[in-house]
Amino acid sequence: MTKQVNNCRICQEKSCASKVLSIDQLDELGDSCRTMEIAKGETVLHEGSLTSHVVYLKSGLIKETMKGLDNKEQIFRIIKGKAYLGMSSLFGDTINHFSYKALSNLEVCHIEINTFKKLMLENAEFTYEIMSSLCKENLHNYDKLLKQGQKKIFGRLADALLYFSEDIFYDKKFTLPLTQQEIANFIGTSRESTARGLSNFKQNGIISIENSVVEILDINCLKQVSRTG
Amino acid sequence: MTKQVNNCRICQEKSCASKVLSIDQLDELGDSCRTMEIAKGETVLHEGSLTSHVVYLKSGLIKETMKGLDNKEQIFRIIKGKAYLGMSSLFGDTINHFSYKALSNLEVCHIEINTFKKLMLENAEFTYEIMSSLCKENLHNYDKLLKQGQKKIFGRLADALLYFSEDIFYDKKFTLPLTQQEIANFIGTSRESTARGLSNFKQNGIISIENSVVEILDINCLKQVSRTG
DNA sequence: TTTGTCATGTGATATATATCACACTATTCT
DNA sequence: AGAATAGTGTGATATATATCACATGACAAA
Repeated sequence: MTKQVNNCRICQEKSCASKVLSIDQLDELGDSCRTMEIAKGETVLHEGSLTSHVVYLKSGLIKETMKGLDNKEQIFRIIKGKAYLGMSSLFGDTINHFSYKALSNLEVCHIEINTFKKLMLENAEFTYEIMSSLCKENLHNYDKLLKQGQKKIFGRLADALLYFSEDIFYDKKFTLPLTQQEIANFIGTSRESTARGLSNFKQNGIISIENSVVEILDINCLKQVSRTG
Repeated sequence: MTKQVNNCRICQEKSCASKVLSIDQLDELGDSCRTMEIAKGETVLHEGSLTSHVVYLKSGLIKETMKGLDNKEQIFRIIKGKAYLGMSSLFGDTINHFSYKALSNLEVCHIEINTFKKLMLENAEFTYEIMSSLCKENLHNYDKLLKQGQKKIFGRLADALLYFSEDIFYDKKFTLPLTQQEIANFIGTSRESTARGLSNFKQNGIISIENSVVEILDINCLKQVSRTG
């Protein structure tokens, strides 16, 4: 875990929001911002901790989780580079409601919360961008709530595969970012049902799967399964 | 449905956000704002319609819904007075993702979207308040997603009753705002299972229920059921 | 290589819940 | 008041899915 001072002016992984900041504001951001590398498997933010700073994910893959009954892990989202973490907790409460765990090696920035809030009060456009991404996150959750409640397992599993392919990797072929147990925790089912579902899709020629590399062979059929529930 | 020009200065049902506006800004808001009454059963905003204005609920009760598979209605929240409707759709997309239907007679304000956005760019504190409420809404959805996935029906039904009592009516005795079919659509189950659950709670002395008036008799037990799942 | 640990595949069984069916009760309408 | 409609209560059955059990496969450490 190495730290270094940040020059946000020349950052290649700027967020949509920080693109609307002035040079001076970017420097201000840089002064209260530290970049660090985090290894796969480590936890970036712990559920229940106080919200002391804003965390920005420059690059890498993270799972957003929460503990439920009997400490069962619920996975809400996969988050990829160029995203702020835990904004809902930050502005809606004083403690972090989620844990963020590294699914790959990461580059993250820690930003002092006061600087961040100051920028928000100074630059309405900046705030507007943050808000817009919060709204998209919110809509995504509503959508998931709908699917979770109304679809059966094969439909939800199809949704998860489409999510990986279309929202995360932009490719019909990808390495599963989660284990089968984690996919189960993501779509709200058991590990065994996930395994059976994947086997079924494979047998029907909808996907190929070799170790953890998946390729979607018949996307129309997969979408059909997603629709049918 | 009667309309009238609005004087936001003297409005008794101001939102938390509009309390931070200046006198001039309140007048500006009032100029582009129309108050109207809406009868129980009517729809305030239709899913799929373009986001053309902001709707503010001054008083009354609303259900926030979305259509799922086979047009099955999913109910996400009950919304009571002093709340903006559909903000996530407004800032996260160009169409309304939800319908809002009146569960009682309502008083609502329609606000021109451009005025609203102008106020947001002018007054960062105003924006901050809006954002804060969006974050709380978001956290609520995460919470619901967790419960939905991990709890069984009796647990979810207990949650719904606690939600009505503690978040909506602030009373252990209340008239159910939804029919049993709607409660089922709210907690993701069937009408029959909802009926059985309520009967069960009644038999065990956890609640009393007369027509649609519920009283929570043993709140600890109800919370226990909620926890156990 | 061997050993251990973790992840996966798949059958058999148990269980929660949906669905079907129908009687009964409120509420609204004329 | 009577009829029509919407909402509710509850048994019997079907079904999806969890759970248990165990075998097999992948991968890391010694």
